[in-house]
Order: sequence, then structure tokens, then C-alpha cells
Amino acid sequence: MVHSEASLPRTYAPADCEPLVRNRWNDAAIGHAPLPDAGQTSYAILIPPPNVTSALHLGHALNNTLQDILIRYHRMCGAATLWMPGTDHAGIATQTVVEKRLLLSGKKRTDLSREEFINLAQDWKDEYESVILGQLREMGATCDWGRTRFTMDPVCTTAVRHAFFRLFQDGLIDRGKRLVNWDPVTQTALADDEVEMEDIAGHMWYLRYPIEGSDAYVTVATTRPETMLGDTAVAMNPNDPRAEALKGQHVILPIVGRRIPIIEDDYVIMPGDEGDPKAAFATGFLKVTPAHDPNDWDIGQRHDLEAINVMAPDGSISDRHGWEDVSAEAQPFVGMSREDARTSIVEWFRDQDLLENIRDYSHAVGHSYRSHVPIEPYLSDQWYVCVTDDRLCGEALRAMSSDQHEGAPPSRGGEPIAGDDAITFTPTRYAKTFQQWHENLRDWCISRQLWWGHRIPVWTLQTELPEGLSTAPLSPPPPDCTLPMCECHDEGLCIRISTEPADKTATLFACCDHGRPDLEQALVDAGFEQDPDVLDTWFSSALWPLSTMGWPIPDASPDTQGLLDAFNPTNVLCTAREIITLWVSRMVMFNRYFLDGRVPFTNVYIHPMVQDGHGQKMSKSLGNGVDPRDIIDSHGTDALRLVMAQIATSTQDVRLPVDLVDPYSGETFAPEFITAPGGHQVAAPVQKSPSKKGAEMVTVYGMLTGEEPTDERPMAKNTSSRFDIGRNFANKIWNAARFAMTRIESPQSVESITSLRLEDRWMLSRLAAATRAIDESITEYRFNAYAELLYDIFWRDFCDWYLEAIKPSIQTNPQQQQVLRTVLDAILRLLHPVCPFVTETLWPHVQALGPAGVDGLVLPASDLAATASWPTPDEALMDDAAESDTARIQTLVSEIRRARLDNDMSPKAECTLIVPTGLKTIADSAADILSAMCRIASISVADNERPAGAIAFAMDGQEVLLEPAGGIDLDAERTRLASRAQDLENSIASLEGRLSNASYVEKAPAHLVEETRTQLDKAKADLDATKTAIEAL
RNA sequence: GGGCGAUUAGCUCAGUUGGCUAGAGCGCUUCGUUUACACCGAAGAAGUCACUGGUUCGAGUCCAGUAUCGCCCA
Repeated sequence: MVHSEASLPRTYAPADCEPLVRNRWNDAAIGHAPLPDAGQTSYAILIPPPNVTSALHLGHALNNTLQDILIRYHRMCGAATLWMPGTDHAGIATQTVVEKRLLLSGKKRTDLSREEFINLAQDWKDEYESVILGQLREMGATCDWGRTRFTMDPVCTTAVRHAFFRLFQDGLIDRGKRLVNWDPVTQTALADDEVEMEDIAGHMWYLRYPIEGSDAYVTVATTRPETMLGDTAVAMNPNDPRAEALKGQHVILPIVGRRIPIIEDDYVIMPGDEGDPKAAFATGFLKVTPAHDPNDWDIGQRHDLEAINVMAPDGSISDRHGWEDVSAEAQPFVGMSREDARTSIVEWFRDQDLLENIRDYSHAVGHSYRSHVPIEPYLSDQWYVCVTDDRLCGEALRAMSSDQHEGAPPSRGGEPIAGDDAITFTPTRYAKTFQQWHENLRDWCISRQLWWGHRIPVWTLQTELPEGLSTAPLSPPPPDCTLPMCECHDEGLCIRISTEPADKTATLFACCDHGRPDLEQALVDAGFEQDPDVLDTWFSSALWPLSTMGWPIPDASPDTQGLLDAFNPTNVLCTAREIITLWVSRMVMFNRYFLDGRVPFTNVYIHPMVQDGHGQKMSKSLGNGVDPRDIIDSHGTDALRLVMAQIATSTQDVRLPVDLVDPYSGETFAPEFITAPGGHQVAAPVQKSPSKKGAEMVTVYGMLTGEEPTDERPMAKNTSSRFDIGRNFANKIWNAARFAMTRIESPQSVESITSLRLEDRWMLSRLAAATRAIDESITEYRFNAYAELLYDIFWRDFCDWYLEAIKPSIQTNPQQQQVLRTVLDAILRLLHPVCPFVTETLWPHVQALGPAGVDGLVLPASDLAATASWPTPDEALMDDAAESDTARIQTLVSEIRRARLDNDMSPKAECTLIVPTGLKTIADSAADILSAMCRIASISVADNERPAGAIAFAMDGQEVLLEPAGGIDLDAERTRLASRAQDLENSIASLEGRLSNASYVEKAPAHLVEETRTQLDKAKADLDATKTAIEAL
């Protein structure tokens, strides 16, 4: 496997090297986390489990690259590291994609049995789980693959069952009627993010409701007149001048004849209210229909109003789902579709002269993204977790670091417990998001009318109400209860009863703990039926820190044994903003609740979002997504990772302009953009080839809008030229190492650092400083700073300066070879977490050079870069004198180079450098560098005779001359010097201005004033020298 | 409606308790294939730090307001 340096190709070829490297990591099982030894620190990260709905995109690439950087860094630092991998079943999203696929064969979900459908979903999951895990491996993720979890696998299922059981038993699970987003066509509830808002050109209808006991009426404005059948109040703003007179009055609801109160609520917009566009359409009176509008529901809750549901699940008007006071007048409307009911009800109002007006009104209406019909806010029975309970919400607030919590969190009373004051957010501002979310928390609806997910472990039985039993909702059965199963006092069973005295019914709710099929069977035998709904996906995600580590029975499997104790709390959760409320919050609440206050992680790091070049979210429907695999193919994985680290800044979301790959030539080009109907900027469906005249191609957006790729018009992949930087970087590593290795022929151990040449001491000093800065940036999650530091230490310092500086001396200086050997080794280690593939590929070649290390920098040998120890250079390697001397030489070099270029001097022409006495020592010490870098053949000290045709520049306030073999271009030289003089004059003016300001001299710190004076003196001297040179021409 | 952020070179972005003659990469211009690398090297041009006020000896940085854009929550 290890071959000689000479055989390394000139260009780094990621596609050839990466699979080999992956195999080596795999064979060494570097991701596998053994339990930490005594005294060893542990470091753990839980992967935010990707949805199995689709392959990973660049957002995931960012998320996972950052995690892998942290994991690799801490592994190299010697911690026992665990990166727990896995995937999420993503209930509704997966069910939807599976249904879409099913529809291709002309079938609907309901044509299949529940079991058959779940099998199909399982197939989908298997397919995408393997794609996703494959992508993670391709990206170089060193997860603990042997412990890979899936949110619906048996281990996670056990946790879900037990958590639900505990919450149910502890009274933290509730059941009640609430509004859901209902799709009347597919007859399922939808999650909020599955409702698409569409602007509809509709109408505002103005309906008159007569006031009880008077001829007067109030006029309500509504966009949905058909819901008036379920009105239970009319609301007005308490600040409305008419409120006083109407307080306590009632109206008689037309058609129905229901007597409903006029209430006051400041939700109601007053007509003429400036700043709210709706005010222009408002009458000041709002019909309140709690069962059919979410805002009205809230008003209903505040005023204790009845919620009357007047619709069937298919959206038709119905008297069988909660509407009981159906009048004869109302009877004809029963059975109508909601659309017909709207027309008929408006007609009815017109006939009765109760229709005051109709105005055009466009507004946003939620539509089902599946059936595309307007969604219906629909009242139904749902399960809830009482997250507003202090045992959950309060604990989440108390978990926050006190530095980041504004004010004091709600008091628990008593002594603080483990996990209090434990969680820190980075960047800090997201602590506020977390706090505010919990301070305005609402109970969490966890039931979903789906087939794919964890089925709710509750079995119900409706029965006759026994004598004397009257209970609050979900009460425990009385001790002597004779209802079915109530006499069974098994600790794995928990029964709750709700009674409905009006109907003379009692409903039994029985919850079973995990691993009790016997009890489940007994319930079924007793006539109980399991709830058909499944749990919200986030319920299982919330348990991820617990379930992946085997809770509640960690000893059940060797994979999970000891994990909870060793790795929970984990160290950091890396995720995106919107996840704070959806996931972070719930993990904190559950982990604390089930583990005696312990938090699931002590740090939350929020990374930016990847957008396209127009600042739009990358999304499937815009065709602006980039597949990490495409970048890996075109640029290599290290390139992908470096750029991901670079863009992980703490302030901004990042724009990544999306380009196309020309299928004819493979070249990358910026596409033509058009504005899509939704107002988004998208790549035009068909693009012209930049390489082949007249040839065309289809974009991803084109495919979405019906353009079929053909042989004549192939498809163009998305890419981004942003990744070129990364590819170039990896190639530079490759070549620098290749070169360095040819120069390390017979390294000899270094006697003492002080005896080394300047460039060696300088390089070691830079390395020590860079390592320290890198440590700091990783600790602070400043990944972009880490990437920048790597760029500086490796490219600027090591390649541009050190490798060039040692070229003249390295072959005859065995100690310098050892320094090069050591520095190369250390830099590869620093690079490894970001660029693991190229560093691992080079590793065996570098290791073959013999042992690395100098005094103050120990680098033990290691088979793999991935398991090599992180460098810890001694502070003594920091050498200020070497740094400042080198800085002067660097200035000298660039002055000479500039002077040469400005004078059109031939690159090969040699010259003599004439320096003032004060610069002689340093110039001599750098003689071979000056010779190699800027063709200085000899160095002499200036005497009174100034050679004709010499080029001059100022340094340290003195004139330095460059005497070329041939003559110089006088005009060019004059221009150059004049421009330099101008710069200096500007600088002098600015510095003098500062010093002439009395308050500056008085109030600014003395060292700053002193520095300004020094700068001024230097600038003046430089100006004099420059002027002398101009005169000498 | 509430909250959070952004606005710095043609583009993408840094700029850590105020001390800056404002930086990097890409792109652009000029020069260069002296055996590590053209996926390279050298040099250069390029910015009213969104706007208006304020605090300060000093503001890209702090404060207030305005404009535009984005995200989250309702």
C-alpha cells in the first residue's frame, strides 16, 4: 500500500484515494466508541437523525461535516468519542412520499390494508436509510456505525412505549377536542408545514345578526359564511365606543335561532384601525365559530364558549358531529357540501334582507399540499402532552445556563439538582429563542391520523356509566371499580376513566408499558380497541438521547450497555435554528423528566442555513438544491468539507450561488435565471450550452416543470464554483507534502531549537501560535475561523514562505530536514479534521520518513492520521524575535519584487542589493533567501557614491538600492516613487492630525500615543528617503 | 403582530472587550512554466463599512432612529 514518494501523481485524485481511505477507517473501526477508561474524558454527539424521506442535501452536509470535525478533533485529543448515528421515520412526510409512489401504480393508501401499507413504507425506509448512511460515510463521517439507530427500531420503540406509559401514569398525558388542519378529501389531519398558503381572490360577506329584544342588528364581516351555523358568540373590541351599550346583550343567530352572547375581546380589529389592512374591511363585529377557526377557538377558550361542529369529516354540513340545536329553518342545509352551503346561506341572507354587502377580498387560504383543496380547521379528539406542566416546561427553563437566562427561571423550590444551569447556547442569542418558546408554551398535540409511526399505546372501551361513578376526565378508577380490566392491578397497566353523565357513558383508557403483549391481549379480549392514531414524530425524536443509549433497559443489548452513564449528557447538539423549538426543547424536557434532571447535552450549537445565490432556501420544488454526492464527484470530499467549514460563520446564513455543469463539456457555468410563478428566482428550464453551439440542456427546475431530458437535450447537474477553493486546497496539500517528502532524505534530531536557522525557528513559532488559535476556534465553534487559520498556517506560512525559504539550504542541513519533517507532520494533523481524506492518504508516506518531533513538539507515531494525537506545541516555541526578523525580511522581499516588476525587469535578471549599514546584518542572514526569491546576486553596503541607474525604496526610514545589471526605466521609477511618496504623505497627515489633537494625547492610553509617534517618525524618515531617491534620478 | 439577524471590494464573506492607513478567497489586470503544485507563483487595481443623528480623544465596532432583505414564532 505504501509506495515511494516518487510514485505519487502530480495531482490529487480524490476519487482514487477516498475509497481506500474509507476502507482503512472501516477496518480500524475508528468510529466505534469503547466506554471511557478511568480518568479518560468522554465526548459525545448525537446526530440529528435525518428523515428517511429523501437523500441528504447540502444543509445536511454542513450539519454533519461540523459534527465530524468536532468528533475527529476530540478523538485526536484523546477523548473517548461517541458520535451516535441514525435516521428518523418522519411520519407524515414519509407516508406522503410513499402514497405518491403508490399513486403511480394507480392505487390509494386506503386500497391497501394498514399492514400492507406499513410494509411499503418500511421498504421505502430501507431504501433511503441505506442511501443516507452511505452518503454520511462518503462524507467521511466517523460515526459509531455499529450503534446505528432508527426511530422505529425495537430499541427506540421500547423507549417510546415506556415514556408514554410513564407520562400517562403521571398525569402528563391529556385527551381533548382541538382544532386540526383537516383535509376533507383525503380525510386526514395535516401538520402545519404541510398546509400551503395560497392567495385567493374571494369575497367578504357582511351579514346582519339581529339583537335580541330590539329591531337593531350588528353586522359581522366574514370570508366563510357557511360556518355561521356553528357561531356561538359575536365579539367586539373592548375599546370600541359601541361596546358599552352592547355589553351583556345577545343576538339571535339567523337560520339556527341560537341565542348567542356579544362578548369583548381585544383580538377584534376595529374599523378604521390604521396599520392593519384588514381594518378597511372590518365592521368591528366578529362572528365567533370556535369549532371552525383557530382564532375563534382561542377566543372560545378565553370566554368559555361552546364549540359546535357543524361539519362531517368530508366537509359537508352535518347534524351528527356535535350540532344538536338544528332548527327547521336550518334543516335544508344539512347534507350540503361546504361550497353549496356557502351559496345557499348567502342566498338565504339576501332573501331575508340580512345581507348588507359583498366586497371583493383577496386573502391567503391554507390548502392541502396533497389534495389541493382548502383545509378545514376541524374539531377532533387528540392526545396531548402537558408540556406546560412545571415538571416539563419549568425544568427546561431551569436547565438554561444562568448567564443566558434573562431574569430568574420559575422556582422549583428546594436545592438545585443536577442539570440545572447546565445548557449553553452558541451563538448566545438563541438562548432567547429557547426561553421565549418555553414561556409561551402550549400543550403539545401528539396524535396524528396516520398509519406510519408509533401507534398510540392506548386501548379504549366505551361502556355504560355505572351508578355513582362520575369522574373528571382521565381519572384513575376508584379502588373497588368493577369495570373491565379495572380490577387488574398490574404495574405495567394504567387505566383512566372519563365519564359523560349526559350520555350515561364511561370511556376507559388503558395504557400498557413496553414488553407486555399479555396485557395487550387481555385488553383486546375484554373488548378494548387500540387507538388508530400514531404519535407525532417528534415524540420519538424527543427521546433520541435516551433511546439511542438503551433507556429504559440499557443492559438489554451489549451495544447500549453503559452508554447512558458514560455519554449522557452528551457534549453538544449541532443543529439549525428552527429545530430549537421543534426538537431541542422536547429533548431537554424528556431527558430531564426521565433521568432525574439530567440534561441531554450541555451545549447547543446553531449553525447557519445554506441558501442559493439569491438568498432562497434550497428546496426540491425550486430545483436549486445541490447533492453533496455531485460535489464529491466533481471536487472531492475534502473540498466539500473545507467549504462547509468556511461558510459556518456565526452571524449570517450563507449564500452559495448554484451553477450548472454543461453535460457536453463538463465545464461549470452560471445559468440564466427566470422568475417562477411564486416569485422565486429559478434556473430557466432549458439552457444553452456555453461550449457547444446550438446545443441545449434541461435543468432540475425544467424537469419539475415537465421538460423531459433526452439524448439531444440532456440534463444538467447543479454544482457550485464555490467548491473550487476546496479542491485547490486539497491539491495544494498534496503537492506541498509531495515536495517536502523529496527533501527529507536524512533527517537528524535537533540539538537545540536556538541553534536552528531563522526560518526554522520562525516556522515552529508560527505553528505553535496557529495550533493555539485553532484550539480556541474549535472550542468556540468558530469553524470559519478554523478554516481560515488552516489556510494561513498551511498555504501562506508553510508553502509560500517556509518551503521557499528552505529550498537553498534543506539538502545539506539534516536538522532542517527534521524541522520540515516535524512541521509537515503537525500540519497534517491540524488539517485532518477538515480534510481527512487527503491527509490520511499522505499519512503512511509521511510516517515512513522516520520519527517526527523536536524539543517542545512531541508527535508520537500512529498508523492512522485519524487516530494520531493532536499537536500540543510548547509555548517556548513561540519566538517573537524570529517573527519580527522574518517580517522585516518579508517586507524586503516584497519591496524588491515590486520594484523589479514596476521596472519591467526581466524575471531572470540578477541584481545587487545596496543596503544601509543598519540593514546589513539581516540582509546577509537572508542572503540565500533573497537570492532564491528575488534574484539578488550580491549584497553590499551603501557608500557615498550612489550608482547611476539604481532603483530605490525606503525601509526603516533609510534608502535601499537595487542595482540591476541593465539600466532602469526612469519614467516608471519616477511614477513608482511618486506614488509611494503620496502614500507616505497621506499617512503622515493622518498621524499628525491625531497627535495635534490635544485630547487624544491627553486621554488615549500612553502606549498608543507612543506608537503613533513612532509611526510618524518612521513615515517621515521613509518619505525623506523616497524624496532623496526621486531627486537622485 | 412578537422575536432574532443581516446590510463592508464586481461576487461570497471575515473583522473577538471601540485604537484601522478596513482584510481574505474568488473574479479582474499585468508578469511568470528556474524540476512541489497552472487545481500554481509574483505583483496590482478595486470599498462614503446601507442611511441619519448621538456618545467618545477616536466608531465598521457602542446607542437611537430610518430604509431594505432574510429567518423563527404566532
